[in-house]
Amino acid sequence: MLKISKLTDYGLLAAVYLARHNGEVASAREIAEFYHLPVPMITKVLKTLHQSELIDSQRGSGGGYLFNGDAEAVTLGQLIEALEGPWDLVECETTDDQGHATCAIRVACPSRRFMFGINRAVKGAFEQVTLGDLTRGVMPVARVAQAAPALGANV
Amino acid sequence: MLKISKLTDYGLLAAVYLARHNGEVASAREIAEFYHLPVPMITKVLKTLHQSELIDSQRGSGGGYLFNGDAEAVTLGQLIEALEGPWDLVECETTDDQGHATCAIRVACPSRRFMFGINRAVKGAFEQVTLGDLTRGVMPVARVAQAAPALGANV
DNA sequence: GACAAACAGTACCGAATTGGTACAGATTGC
DNA sequence: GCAATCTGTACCAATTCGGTACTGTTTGTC
Repeated sequence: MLKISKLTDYGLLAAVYLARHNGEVASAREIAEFYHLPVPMITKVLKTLHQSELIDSQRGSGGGYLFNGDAEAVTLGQLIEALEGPWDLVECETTDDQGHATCAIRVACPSRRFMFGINRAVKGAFEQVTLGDLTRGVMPVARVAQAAPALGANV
Repeated sequence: MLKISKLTDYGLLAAVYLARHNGEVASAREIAEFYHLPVPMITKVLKTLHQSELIDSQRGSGGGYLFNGDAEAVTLGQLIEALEGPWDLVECETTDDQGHATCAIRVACPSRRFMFGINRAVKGAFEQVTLGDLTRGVMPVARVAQAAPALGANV
């Protein structure tokens, strides 16, 4: 199915919450209650975001998570990559541990070069949106529009 | 996971094959053998494409499927919609049988208006690519670049 | 008219993924 | 010492995915 998982969705919401409270410590429980979502789910994505060094954490009583950087320097692409793991629209471009392509339909590759372009266009669009944009709740139309040409060069 | 299913992938390949042999009848077996894919899989996607009236079929001996239209008039968006069914990057915008939103995190909606924009940008990109483009194996960079602004207006 | 080739429809199955829960630590403030 | 909170791991039910099987129905050919 062509959609982001709920976990990723929750992660984006959590990131937005922290970015809106920039520099303030917020517990997983606080964020979960704000969105009416199960606490274990939120803790899971917060841990993931922290492991990717996108947010900071403070352990112990009174601790929690916080975003303490420049929201304009974090892209939607980074967030999704952290939450979803490495991904590609089609298997063709994914590689295994040894860096070899995992694609099973090699013979078809000439028939589907176009998918590489689509893949990069979508990723590029995600790279043009910052956490700051998400926090403001709007999509920067102009910037997304400018995304594709730069990517096209790589096709 | 953020990727198109293999079935959809196969469907695109089959559509490309038929478009390249415009007007000629090709059996499911022929296409499956060309791509080295299981015949039942290919028949499944061909049936789907036919039900969506994107390709024609001829039953009986010597029959098969054929594409007999203008490849430039069929978009990647149409193909994916036919193969994948109605889809949205996030649940927020999907609706059930009665047309009601199925989103469970309504309280968060103000926090995620941006996703609507992303959703439409991706769909819009798919709409700007035609089956003809796929057949030629390249992505039309310029046209995809122009996709986003038109969509932004709807956000 | 029999037969074979090919589409049409449906049902099924194992494996992977998803969404969610549970629990035993480790760390810190009071 | 205790409570609050993060950390890590394991587990489970439900769904989806990828693939197979089987029973029609249609049509061309001999």
